[in-house]
Amino acid sequence: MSTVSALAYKVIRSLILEGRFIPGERLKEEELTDLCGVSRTPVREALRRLALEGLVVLTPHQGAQVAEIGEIELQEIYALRAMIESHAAGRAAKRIALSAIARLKVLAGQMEDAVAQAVRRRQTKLYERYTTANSEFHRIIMEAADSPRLSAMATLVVEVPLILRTLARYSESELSRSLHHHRELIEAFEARDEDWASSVMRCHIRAAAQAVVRPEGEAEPAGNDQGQPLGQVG
Amino acid sequence: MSTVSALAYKVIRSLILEGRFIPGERLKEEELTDLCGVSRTPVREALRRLALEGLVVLTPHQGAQVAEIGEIELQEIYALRAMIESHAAGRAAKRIALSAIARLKVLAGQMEDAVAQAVRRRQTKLYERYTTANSEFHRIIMEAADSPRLSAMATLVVEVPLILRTLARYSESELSRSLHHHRELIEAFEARDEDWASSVMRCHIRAAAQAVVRPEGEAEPAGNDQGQPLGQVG
DNA sequence: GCCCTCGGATTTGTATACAAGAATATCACG
DNA sequence: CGTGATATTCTTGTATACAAATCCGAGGGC
Repeated sequence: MSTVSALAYKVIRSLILEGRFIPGERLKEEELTDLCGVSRTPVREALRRLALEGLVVLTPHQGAQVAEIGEIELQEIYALRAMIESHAAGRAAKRIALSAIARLKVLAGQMEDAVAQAVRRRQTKLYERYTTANSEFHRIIMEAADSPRLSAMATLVVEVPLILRTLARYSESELSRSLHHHRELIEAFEARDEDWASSVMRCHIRAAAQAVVRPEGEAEPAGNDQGQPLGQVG
Repeated sequence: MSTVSALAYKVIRSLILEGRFIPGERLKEEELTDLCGVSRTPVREALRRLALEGLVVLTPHQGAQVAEIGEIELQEIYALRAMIESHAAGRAAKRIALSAIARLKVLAGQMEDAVAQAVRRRQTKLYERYTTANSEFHRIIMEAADSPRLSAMATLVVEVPLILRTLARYSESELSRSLHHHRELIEAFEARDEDWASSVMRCHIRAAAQAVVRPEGEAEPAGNDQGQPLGQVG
């Protein structure tokens, strides 16, 4: 879209996802007007859309505020995400192009490299490379599912947790498992086995949920590996 | 909401669902302005919301038109509905109140009566009583699932097919099966068996999909029963 | 006769002005 | 000094005016 409304939407959405506005914070239209450089009308449209997507809640005559998400709500969201993405993986298994599978392999490799480096150097700066590749990985699968409505639902549950800015703390073993999930998923795609693909994706998301929901300081079951903080997970 | 935007939303939505606007028909803002008795601003907000819900599609600088739904798209929608409602049924099994179960029994009975009457009198006017009870049946389950996001997704896939105004043609045996599904669902709830409930609901929706997707004149497998036309099914 | 181009009309997108409701501060009273 | 009613101020909701883009038809060229 080349409309100003779309711009306002992107700007406000970015501000929220980047943490410039914290959950519960009130969003005054005039304030956003300044930040976006547009008038109130497109700002209002953007807010309405963000509300439909669950990033903000808006109450009549009281304006908008960034959505707040509780622990149990987060659980619920991850359950929905497991449902949606596993469904997508199933559809993708029957539809995904070979070129897309090739791309998935590249991305899986990149994530493996990123983890290997981080582990070797004992650094926790895994974020960027991993999450970028991971996001594209999931996006490709969702696109291969070729269902606009499913995609719409996915954004509903993928983006909302991001406003929490909770870095999932993956243990080394959990990271390893995640990487194996990626490879297994690719195998399932190559086998065109939708049930297999769907099942792997479900595991993948449920496992991610564990790493996210687990509170900051809570220790992993055993081992001396410190958690690897990651942005978008799964 | 007591705002005028909400009014415009309801009015336009009703007009579409009642078939006053046919799929593909263009919706001019000024025209809707007259029909709703409000100015363009709330009309535009309503259209944006309806677009997010999938009832209308809007292209920049070209306005809105009622969504068109193809055969394969309808299949896709029913697949999503099966996913969502079965998930809801599973959650509901663990949460639904006994009073709600009691209400489900009443509704199941009403639907059975409606079908019995229609069959006895050989009349096809089953619509009202059945669909009303059926809608409430499904709504109760969705509410029992207690997940606002899931509910939002449900409206996304439940309402859109309605703009087609395709009456599902249920054969007598299919109707009977549907009624049995209702009873089985209730049993699953009483047993608090989420997997059972989820599975039954999935069957229920998939069966409904068959009755809807099947073209107008296509005959049922066997038997001399003429199709029972129903509005909202499943 | 057909197609392309240009101009008017129509329609959507955006800004702004005005109205209505909610939050807050002030002042009077207990 | 605390409490409550009231008034002010601020914010949102709605209407309208203006700008920009698209659509449609007339006219001319090929």
